[in-house]
Amino acid sequence: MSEVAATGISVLLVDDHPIVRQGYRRVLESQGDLHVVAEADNAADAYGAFKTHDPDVVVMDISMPGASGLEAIRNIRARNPRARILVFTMHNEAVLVKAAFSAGASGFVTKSSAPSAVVNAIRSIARGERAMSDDIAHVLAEDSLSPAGSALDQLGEREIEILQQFAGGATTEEIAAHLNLSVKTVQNYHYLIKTKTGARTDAQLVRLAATCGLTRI
Amino acid sequence: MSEVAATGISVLLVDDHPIVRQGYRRVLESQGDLHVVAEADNAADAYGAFKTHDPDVVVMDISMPGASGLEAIRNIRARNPRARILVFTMHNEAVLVKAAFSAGASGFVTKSSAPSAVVNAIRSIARGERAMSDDIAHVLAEDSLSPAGSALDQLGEREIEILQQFAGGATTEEIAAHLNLSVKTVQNYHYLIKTKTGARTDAQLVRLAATCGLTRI
DNA sequence: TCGCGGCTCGGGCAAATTTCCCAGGCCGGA
DNA sequence: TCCGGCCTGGGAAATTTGCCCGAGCCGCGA
Repeated sequence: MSEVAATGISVLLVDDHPIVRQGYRRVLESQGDLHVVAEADNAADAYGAFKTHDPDVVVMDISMPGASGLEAIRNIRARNPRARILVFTMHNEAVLVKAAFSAGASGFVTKSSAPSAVVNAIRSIARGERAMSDDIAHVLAEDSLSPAGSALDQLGEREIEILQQFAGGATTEEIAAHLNLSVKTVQNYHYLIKTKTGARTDAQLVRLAATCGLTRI
Repeated sequence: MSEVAATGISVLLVDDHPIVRQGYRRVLESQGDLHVVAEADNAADAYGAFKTHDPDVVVMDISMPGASGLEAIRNIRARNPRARILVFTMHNEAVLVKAAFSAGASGFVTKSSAPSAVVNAIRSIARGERAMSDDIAHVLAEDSLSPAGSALDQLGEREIEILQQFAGGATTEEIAAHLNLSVKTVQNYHYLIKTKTGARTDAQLVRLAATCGLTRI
């Protein structure tokens, strides 16, 4: 803590778009107390960079090609349970937010937030607090009030993850490779997700994922 | 042109994420010759800002909530056919690229490109040239070489019809019943459509149909 | 007029996937 | 401790896919 106060907050930036990273870096560093010590454009590199740099805060977009961002969060937290991770993404679906927090994230800010929201969130979670942007708070609030819940609420973390990749166009083999699962397990999840959500067709599954904000079309 | 050379290149930035815009602005303005004269976070505002500021180049993410980015391109070009628009997005599908150019875009750069690629593209299209990032060039090259291409324009009427129903969530049996076909024929069409479009997954098929306006989600 | 090519429609058959059902391990709560 | 949930995968039958095939229809150019 005292170290943080003395030297500012070191940040690891994870996003798959170089220019976006470049922009974040400039925005954060113009604050004075925030220092981007490393960048990564995928989950594996993010884990590697975390090990080498041990940053105070990881700012991560969880919608990356290849391995899942949630998986990256779990990996980082497994190595260091005190790691602070701020999810910073365009998605604002309650299930995703819940999944991120239960995977070990300390904060969740959408990209439609004002720049100051991100900066404040970084400072908050560096102090060990939890942080989220206003729109996320509203989404969670709405979600907790609705008794029925979205069709996706009955899905577990893993199921959400697999649905997201599937709806994004990944094949069963690709998903298995990304998540280090057997093809058989992914097939079983595929089936389970369909029965749980009531989708009778892959196309219906994609539409569901899209309307719930799990994937962009 | 001489005006441009004297005062640099004025840019209108269109993206629905404030922080992303903020980042772009800093990246572009650090170049010296690029000046962001206005920003917009949706298609309607983009059109308004274009009318007021008449920028040399519009840098636009076409995946925005609400009105379509393609529609915005058409509107701007309808007002001023000499408008230069650079599409700057995370998508890299051939159909989208073609659609953007035929809507009147002058360039197409993905967010996974290096920052210099965006800057160079802006300068190129300000000179009246066409520009695209390397990955987009590859996507288009692949697309033009594949015997069937990957867009929907080579699908027959029946194929379009079946794709539409399929993407809408109908099962094979339902489609067969609707169109008075045997299940086998629908299956064959399904397969044919996949090979013609290059989709390796039903999910990719749905996304394709959606981006081409064949179905709404 | 004839042939050519494209679209439509479906059969066939091996290979792959989906659909269920089941089980063990793990973990958190009663 | 036991129960229930999630995660992980095996097994086997049912279904679909991948790819090849032929037939009928229609327009178009020689």
